[in-house]
Amino acid sequence: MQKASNGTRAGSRPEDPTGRKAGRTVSRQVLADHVYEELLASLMDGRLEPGAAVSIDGTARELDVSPTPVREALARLEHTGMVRRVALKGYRVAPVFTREDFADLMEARLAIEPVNARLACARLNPHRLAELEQTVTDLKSAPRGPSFAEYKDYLEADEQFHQLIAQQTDNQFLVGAYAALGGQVQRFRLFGGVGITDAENAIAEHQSVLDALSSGDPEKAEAAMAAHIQKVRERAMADAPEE
Amino acid sequence: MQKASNGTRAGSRPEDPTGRKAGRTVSRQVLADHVYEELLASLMDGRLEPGAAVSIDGTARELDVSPTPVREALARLEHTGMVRRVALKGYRVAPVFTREDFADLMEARLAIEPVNARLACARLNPHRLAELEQTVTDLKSAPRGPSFAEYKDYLEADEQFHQLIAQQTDNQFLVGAYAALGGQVQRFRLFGGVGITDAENAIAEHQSVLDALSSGDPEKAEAAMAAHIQKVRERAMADAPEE
DNA sequence: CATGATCAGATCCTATAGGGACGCCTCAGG
DNA sequence: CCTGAGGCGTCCCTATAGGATCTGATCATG
Repeated sequence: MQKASNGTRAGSRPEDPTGRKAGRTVSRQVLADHVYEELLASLMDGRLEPGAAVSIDGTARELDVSPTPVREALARLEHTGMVRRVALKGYRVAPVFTREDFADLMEARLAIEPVNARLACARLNPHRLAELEQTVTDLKSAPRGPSFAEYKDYLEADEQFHQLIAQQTDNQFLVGAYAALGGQVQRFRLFGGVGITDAENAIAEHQSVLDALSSGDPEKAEAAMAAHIQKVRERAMADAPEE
Repeated sequence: MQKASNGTRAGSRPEDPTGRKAGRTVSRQVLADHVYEELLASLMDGRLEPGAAVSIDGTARELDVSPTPVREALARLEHTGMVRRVALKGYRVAPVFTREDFADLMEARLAIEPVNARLACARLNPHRLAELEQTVTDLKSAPRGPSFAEYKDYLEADEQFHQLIAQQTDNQFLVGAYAALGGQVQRFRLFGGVGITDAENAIAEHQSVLDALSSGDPEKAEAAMAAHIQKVRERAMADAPEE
């Protein structure tokens, strides 16, 4: 127990910049922020599997903090839908998607993301275009192997592309709406049973969306994004018929 | 200080059903739930004004609980965008919308709500239709006076209508996406400077949406909702030109 | 008068204590 | 062998203590 050894640990955060990289005037973090990021990373890269219990006390011991910041971090996470809480029983990682859940998720993406693409197109500039091109380049060059660890970069580039488009709408509400979906999409990619069975097509679709955006025609961008998401849905539905 | 008088209060929750109405097997609540609802109600009905500080300790004293559940409730609320947190400085009620924020909000609503209407229409049934009709009836019969208190019911019926349509999509993600916007819409109705200057038109538009839904034509429902939101935007923009 | 240091109170943040509920394991009895 | 009661540990939940930090006022100085 390291905790017992150093008596009062309260507020002893002067030497704890939480390892933020390249911190330019890092807005000071509190422990709950650190715990939140740690849990989120565990959820997004598969270390925490659906259905697993997330014990408050256990997480606190693991991260060597007290339960109070862990409670705060979990309260924030609950709102993302990635963990669920049952009063007096604790938190669990949200269960795996059913086929219906996935259909719902795609329905929601179809409502939001094409609009994002249209607005992002209208507000595009060279710098932003370069950012988007980078993610597509990353997607193409990411290694794709059979195990999860081997296509982690691929999934991250995929997510990054969609997230960037949301940010480029300059609309905080659309960013928020996409963020709520993006985490779920990523989790489904990991646990939904569908691998990257058809990465070539997916890459081609991303390229099409990028081309449509750079063409400057918002309608084309909207249509390209809608087509992409529909294709994603079709591929996933075909991969995991389940019945 | 009531707290000092009853010694340990921990776990003394057997006699605290938190007053949930018509509790059918009320899933047990914890204090954080109660605090959350209390704060949310204060935000939604205007008792907490934009920019006001929400002190953790102060709220705890006011509600006669310890700061721990208050921290948890505020962590959840932060994710709704209605309060903002600055590390080591505390929480504040999110500031009043600017004209640009409002435009963004309407842009986001235009992406989501027409789709909600289309899907709700496809999944409509007599019971659901009756629910919708009730909210329109409430809207028509709600008193509308000059002061806030006098059109509180009007605003609630308005919000209820849109929320019901979101729920009737049977899509948890769209419900969540709308919920994130609905709170902001309601807050803008209270503090955005626009009153109910043109309630007759707004009521007529709700009726149009309802008619389109009951016609059974999803495309008509989608169009009616889009038209309604655009009109709302136009009215608000005209009311508060600001420049 | 303007400006900057100093101090006190309020507030945030984290750790810790302790009560109640639940699950598991053990063990005695049928 | 099977079953049920009791003990024990774990976990959730809330309260409280106390260090760290911020804010606003006071006061001294240029």
